[in-house]
Amino acid sequence: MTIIEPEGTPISVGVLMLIPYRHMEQRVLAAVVAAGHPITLAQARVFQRLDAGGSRLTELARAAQVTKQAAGFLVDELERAGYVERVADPRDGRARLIRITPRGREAVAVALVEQQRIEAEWERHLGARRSAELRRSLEALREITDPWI
Amino acid sequence: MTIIEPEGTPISVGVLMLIPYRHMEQRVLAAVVAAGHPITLAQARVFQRLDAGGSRLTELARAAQVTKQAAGFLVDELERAGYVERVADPRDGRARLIRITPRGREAVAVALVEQQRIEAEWERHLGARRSAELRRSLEALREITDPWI
DNA sequence: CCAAATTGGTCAAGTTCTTTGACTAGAATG
DNA sequence: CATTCTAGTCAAAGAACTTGACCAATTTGG
Repeated sequence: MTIIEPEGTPISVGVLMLIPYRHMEQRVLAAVVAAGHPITLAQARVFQRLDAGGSRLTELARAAQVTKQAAGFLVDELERAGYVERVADPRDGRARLIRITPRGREAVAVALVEQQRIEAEWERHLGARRSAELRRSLEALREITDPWI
Repeated sequence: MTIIEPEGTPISVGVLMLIPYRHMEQRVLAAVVAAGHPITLAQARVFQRLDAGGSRLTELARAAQVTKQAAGFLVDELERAGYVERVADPRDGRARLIRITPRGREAVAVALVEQQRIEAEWERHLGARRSAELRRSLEALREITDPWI
């Protein structure tokens, strides 16, 4: 939400971030689907927030900014399709860790290739110096905007 | 979609953009709602893409990356709530321009204040030089990622 | 140590959002 | 003009997401 600008007000930095994000999201998802992994956008948005060592549902829900019920629903679907599995969390009897399966990692590999292709395009457009600076600035911004950290 | 990183791969620039965007989106929406404008996130996402001079539904749908039916549904709701109106497009008998009403502009004003507050926080965190550079880089990226332009 | 409060997760039901498909009316093309 | 394209709507179904109630395991504090 950044709403329309009254004549002359520049477009918000927020929307300026959303535009490339959406572009990447769509292309990466299209590549994954084309590679034979018919996942949906909503599933992908949860999936992309999974930690390599396994994530708890509550964590995941907070990171993806949805309720735990919504996250649970999407994880159920991903589990049924074989992309993730739930294993008991040894540290907490209530919790279960959601982990990426080998099939899930295949999808990740495809996503990563497309993602790197896009980042390379961006780097060509911005130049190496500005690209690196962009990443650093975004990482710095994450410190004050990521509820997950 | 950027998917989890296999050990050591840095988090994607895409997700790094999404994190601050979501933060801003939520705070701005919360401010607008608190000011007595009970709009939803989906409505806001369409609303924020409205052009000050009026937008066509098809344009809006493309900018917000949803079908024109979805955009139409949300515009219907915003219209019923008095935030936008549809007027005939003098240039095209098929089209109608979606315009922000005075009530809509009240909501915009509230949003703008909160948005500027957040951007000021970001600028404090990054410093003036890096903030300006961040905006410039994102604007440059828009050139190759915005389907709207 | 145990009662109370908190946290992780599920079940159920309903709402909101979004899509696919089919269609009408006006505009552009040739 | 006839054809093709574009703007938008209607209808129906499906996907995504929420609120509310609940259970079991963990943590807290007396």
